[in-house]
Amino acid sequence: MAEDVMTIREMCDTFEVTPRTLRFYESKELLSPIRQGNKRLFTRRDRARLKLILRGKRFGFSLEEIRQILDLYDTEQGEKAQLQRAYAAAKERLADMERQRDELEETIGELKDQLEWGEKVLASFDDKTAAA
Amino acid sequence: MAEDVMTIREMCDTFEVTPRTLRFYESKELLSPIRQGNKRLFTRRDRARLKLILRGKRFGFSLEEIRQILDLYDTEQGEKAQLQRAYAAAKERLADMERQRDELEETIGELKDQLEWGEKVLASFDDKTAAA
DNA sequence: CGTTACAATGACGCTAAGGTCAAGCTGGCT
DNA sequence: AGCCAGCTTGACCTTAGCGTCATTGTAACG
Repeated sequence: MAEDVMTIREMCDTFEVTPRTLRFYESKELLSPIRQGNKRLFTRRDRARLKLILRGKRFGFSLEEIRQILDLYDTEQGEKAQLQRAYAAAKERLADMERQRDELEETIGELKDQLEWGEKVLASFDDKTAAA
Repeated sequence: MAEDVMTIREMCDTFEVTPRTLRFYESKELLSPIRQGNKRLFTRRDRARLKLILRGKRFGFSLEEIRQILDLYDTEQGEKAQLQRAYAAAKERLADMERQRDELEETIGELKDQLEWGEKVLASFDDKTAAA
């Protein structure tokens, strides 16, 4: 992985995705590897973005929503209007995440209760088995 | 909404989904409304399940994964083996959620930092505008 | 220089989760 | 009886997000 860039194979092994996925993300402009001949070379920027993409996916965001977040991380010195849009969009995603975190916390609690109940019922099955 | 059941319209208005969605969930056995003639009537059980379904979706779970959780909430006195499977599946979903919560917490932090940076840059634009 | 080995492109396929008609009941109103 | 609103089923359509070839390129190795 000389020169701080990675081949598509190295990327795939590192992030456990397929080449198809990386090419697909590139086609959607989520990644923009440089080319050496016709081969793709992924930079640290691509790696950082991919990490965020995969995270976002786990949170249930669509690739389009994820792009909105990436745009904020990205907008190096640009138009003010563009940064404003990115800022607003990312702020909404943040609100989504905070809501999601709260709901998640609640749901985890409820599910834990339910699992406890399940444990008890399973234990009672053991009793019956032992008694028989 | 007499007798504690709701028509498909009432459900749609309450949960902001379309009839198609409710029928689709029924076809996937996530819901099981009773029938009066050929009309569907949704009980409190259906409502509770739908609430969990919509939550699960927001967390990025597939309908299939959600069914695994519902199965635990559901398995009223059944086969031991069935409950065990539901228990194991639900426990995995719980682990997913806890991982997700941790990642979410981290990501929220990072995004907040990034937003702060965005605010500063936007403020600097204002300075330039004021200076001009 | 031929073969092996990975890369790229293009095209088509597929699944999940619904959307969108079309056609036909049904239960009131009037 | 006639009509309309709302429900139902069935069939096909759509979008996102990749999977899976088939073909072609190219770089390195023996």
